[in-house]
Amino acid sequence: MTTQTRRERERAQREQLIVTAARELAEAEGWEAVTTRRLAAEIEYSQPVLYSHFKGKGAIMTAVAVQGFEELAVELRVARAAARGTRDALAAVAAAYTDFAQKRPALYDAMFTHAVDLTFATPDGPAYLREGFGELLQAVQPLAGDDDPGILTETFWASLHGLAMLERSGRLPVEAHDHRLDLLIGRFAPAET
Amino acid sequence: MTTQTRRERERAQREQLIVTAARELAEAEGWEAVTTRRLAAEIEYSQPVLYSHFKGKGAIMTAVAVQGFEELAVELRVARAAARGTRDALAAVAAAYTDFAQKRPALYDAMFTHAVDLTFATPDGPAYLREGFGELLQAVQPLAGDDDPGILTETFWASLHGLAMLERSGRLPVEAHDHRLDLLIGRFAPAET
DNA sequence: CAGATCTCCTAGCAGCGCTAGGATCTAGGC
DNA sequence: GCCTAGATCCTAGCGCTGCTAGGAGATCTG
Repeated sequence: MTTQTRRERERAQREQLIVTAARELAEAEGWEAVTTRRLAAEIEYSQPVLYSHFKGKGAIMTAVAVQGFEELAVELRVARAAARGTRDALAAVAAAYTDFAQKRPALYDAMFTHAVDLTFATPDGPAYLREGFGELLQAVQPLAGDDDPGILTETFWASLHGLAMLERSGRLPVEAHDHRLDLLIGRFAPAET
Repeated sequence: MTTQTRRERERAQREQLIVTAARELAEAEGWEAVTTRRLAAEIEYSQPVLYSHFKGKGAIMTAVAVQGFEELAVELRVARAAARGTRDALAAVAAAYTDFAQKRPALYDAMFTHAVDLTFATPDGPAYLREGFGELLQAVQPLAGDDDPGILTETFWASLHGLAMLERSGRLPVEAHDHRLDLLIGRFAPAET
């Protein structure tokens, strides 16, 4: 029995090793550099070992994305907790979100442009998916007025996502990022609240 | 001389044929189905012919994207021209933009997620790139108040882009799209202007 | 110690973007 | 009208991709 638990433990460790290697490789050289051969070399095993842990390359990216969702939720929570007023909270959460996207572009890509097999926007979805959205929701809710807080949060989220994507791809110059964020916050939290 | 002009004309036609085939194939089956072999078969030539017209597959996608920018600019212009008030104009332009993204997802992808070798946000950029942004700018400008109209337009554009992307990938349910757009318009054009 | 099981690697498949080299067809000079 | 020069286009192939079949080897069980 002990030998089996040891094997399971070792298997779990190796699985984590794969995810970590994939993430680091992606963040260092982009997802296009993450090939199954390269990844196998990195963990010092042969290619087929990857497929004994994951269904395919996409599943590995999904596993990385899940890590990202957990970390993003934490960062949003920290940012919101440190804020004082209502407008401050929204600004803090927004800044934390776009910072995350800018500083971990590969991770953000795995979460929001690849890995579509994750279910979003469902009340019974995985916790790590709901937590991050919940932080946004709590920041937006006080500013909703008569509007549906959920839909408004989705809209705000989309704005942040759009900013992150367009700035990341060079379609919008990053220099004006703070300025754009400021204007966005101004539209969602107009008064000095 | 006539034979040479005939050749040039035929060459230009074939180049257009390639772009059209790539676009139709992408819109029918997605960009992952657009391979150089498949494309060559579609235009009934061999693979290397593609490379006598374009530097590579990326250049073909860029050519498709350029077509997209021209068409998007037209649709935004039409939408804005048909609108009456200030708020109406913003709503019309926003709806036209997201409609474009939803109805031509492959084209939109070529424009805004692939084909990064196009220069954005430069005053001396190609006309087709500036026109679409110009339409947005003219719709946003009257609502800028003390804020920088250019930056505000960029922010609004990012919001539309984010909505389009998240709804397209299934991360936000499409059903509430109109609702989200309504809330977004409400934040950028608050009063009944 | 023998046999069953489980782990892992070598080798290979089909497809990808892209390119070198030669065949074929056309155009112009005598 | 032929014959050479040049443009046009295709066949074949390179190195890469994600993924998988099959067997070798180590490990655990009786």
